[in-house]
Amino acid sequence: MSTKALQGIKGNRTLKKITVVEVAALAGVSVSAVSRAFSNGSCSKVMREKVLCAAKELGYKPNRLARGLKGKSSLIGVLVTDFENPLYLPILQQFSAQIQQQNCHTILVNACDHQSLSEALALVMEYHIDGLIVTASALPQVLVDACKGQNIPVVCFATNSKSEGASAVYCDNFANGKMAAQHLLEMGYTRPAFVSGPVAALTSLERQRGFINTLVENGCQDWQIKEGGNHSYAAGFEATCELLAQPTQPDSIFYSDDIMACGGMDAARHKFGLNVPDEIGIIGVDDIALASSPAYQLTTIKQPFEQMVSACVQTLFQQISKPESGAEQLIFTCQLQQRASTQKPLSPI
Amino acid sequence: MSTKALQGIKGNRTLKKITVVEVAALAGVSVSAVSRAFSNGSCSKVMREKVLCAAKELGYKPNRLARGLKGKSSLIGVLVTDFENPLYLPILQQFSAQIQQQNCHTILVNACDHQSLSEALALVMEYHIDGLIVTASALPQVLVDACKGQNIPVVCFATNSKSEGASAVYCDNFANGKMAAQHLLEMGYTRPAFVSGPVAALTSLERQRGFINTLVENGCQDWQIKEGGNHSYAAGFEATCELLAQPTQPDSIFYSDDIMACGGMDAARHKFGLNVPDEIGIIGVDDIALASSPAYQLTTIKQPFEQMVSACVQTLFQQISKPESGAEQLIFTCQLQQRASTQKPLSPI
DNA sequence: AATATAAATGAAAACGTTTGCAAAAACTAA
DNA sequence: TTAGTTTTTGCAAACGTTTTCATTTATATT
Repeated sequence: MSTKALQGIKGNRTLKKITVVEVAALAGVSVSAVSRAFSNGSCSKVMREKVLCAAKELGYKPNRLARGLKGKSSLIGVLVTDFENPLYLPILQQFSAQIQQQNCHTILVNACDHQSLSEALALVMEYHIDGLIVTASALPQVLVDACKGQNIPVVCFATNSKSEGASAVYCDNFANGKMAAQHLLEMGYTRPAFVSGPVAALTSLERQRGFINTLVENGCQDWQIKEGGNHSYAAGFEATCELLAQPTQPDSIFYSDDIMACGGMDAARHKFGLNVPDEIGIIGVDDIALASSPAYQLTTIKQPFEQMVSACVQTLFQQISKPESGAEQLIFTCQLQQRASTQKPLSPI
Repeated sequence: MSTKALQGIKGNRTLKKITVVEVAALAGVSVSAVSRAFSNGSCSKVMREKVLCAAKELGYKPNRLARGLKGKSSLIGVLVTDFENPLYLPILQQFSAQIQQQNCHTILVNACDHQSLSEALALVMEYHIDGLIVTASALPQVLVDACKGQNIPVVCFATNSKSEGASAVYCDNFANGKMAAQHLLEMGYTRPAFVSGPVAALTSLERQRGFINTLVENGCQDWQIKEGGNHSYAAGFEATCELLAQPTQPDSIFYSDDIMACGGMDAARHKFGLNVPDEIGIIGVDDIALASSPAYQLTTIKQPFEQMVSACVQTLFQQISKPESGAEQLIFTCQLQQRASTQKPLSPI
């Protein structure tokens, strides 16, 4: 390896920046040729070889900022509003991994704080991102329109909100609620409760609708609903304390997600001394890592997150490469993952 | 609000892009004036007023890509290698929030997979990031040098590795190991074990060194060490099973971090039917959310992550604005957070 | 009031790419 | 071999900022 290349790597402070023109000079070709050799461009075999060789020699790396000025920025915004739920760590991992696999990078947008969604979005759009993924929340129509205006495709992840013009990848949460209700009834529970997530969360509302509908359909009248606040351990714990402190204690609880269910199970066990599943059945949604741990053994409705993330990224890049292709709705179905937290004995205590 | 502004927001497809020149035209000033009004530039009160007004009218937002071509990109790389530990979700949240507070954005770099650190770093450097934060792993010296060569300041987060030229924010992990040993001995445990993290993790090694040193100093000879593999629930569970299956069962275990300790506690309780803390004491490091839940009640050594993240971001931006200021080592001290998992009764069973 | 200094402004040259256009070179088909 | 076609190549103009430098305008000093 030449001295120059080493300088390129070692980064001599006084070194002139290596750009297309340096590469072009060394290779004895034009700058456009260098550009074409590095991007999609059509050029001869031998030309590409010459350019790549010179580039390697000099340690040249294209400047994505400059590239983004004309074409695509290779930046994908991933907007997250909910950092409470541990679930989002593996999801972020998968998103970033798959985005990198497409030779792009992830701008992580934190919209959980004071900054409203709209502010956060406006700021990240200053980078001229190629696409946007929105997790854990719905995107108001006006913001979807703003993205459309800049030709930025949007995919909502795991949200039931159907924004006009935005793609979405999510589960049939009505069916999930239904599944939870059927399972609890089958297990012999008779006084189920639902603990919701944030009131604004459509996913939670759909689950609630499916759950209650199915209970009513099956003649069960002894149900109740508790607003959980947000999708967090603490919220689940708190809501459960309030539920169980009432005279009309439920004999089973369906939580809008696993992390709440874990909080709820801890409340039932450790604050009220209840036996799970004999005295109270617990069921969640998601199948987070903790759900399968011996401490919880939580029955849950497993969302196929790996596939959902893949579908999300795939749809996004599809729309980036073919802007004329319309928004898609991809709906996944979930499966019941039965564990010990709902194994009620047939003869009630 | 004018029609033009509405178009800007609604994003009429045929709309000409709004740039400095459009703003300059409307305000009746030069493009340089617009630039100065928007960035640091010196300009008169009335000028700034005129420009900002015109910009608002047109819905102008500066293009950060173009800006980055000359000056700073406003992009900060946050490199993560360990997505297994739930701890990193709140940490990512804090990093992204604080970076956004500095009017910059986070490029999340996933380096946990096939992609080596070096590949991942090379790729993200194509965006000409203003600075780099490395979490959950040490950065090899050659990569630090590469960053230095591009004048990109680097701060390592929560790693004991002392790279020449990179700043670092971490805890005194030797002291942490010492603290854990002292606590276990004080609680009357006599046969402690240490479950390590990845063999390459200096944090883990330091904790081990402090732990074993202190045991030896205090005359305890009956200790053992188990390699845990990586910092995950499953690794903690597995390592504990192997430890407890031996004839020489420890009576207490110090885990290199909380998520392993949780896995270990579940193994001890549910696979070996041991009572915590009577038959086995458990202590971790970090104080993750789960540690304080009733299910675990884990004694742990709490790392002041909020302050550490703040210090990290502050140091980074300090070096970005003053490149001549040298690398800093900020070492934090931790505190023991005692909970039920180490409350051994004075009279042993 | 005239000069010296400071502040505000504009013109134009970067920054590092991509891309339309036209010229050149390489093939194909007669 | 010649004309027609396709592929490859280079020139130069974007892309949207910032920044240097020179010029103008305002402020302070005698």
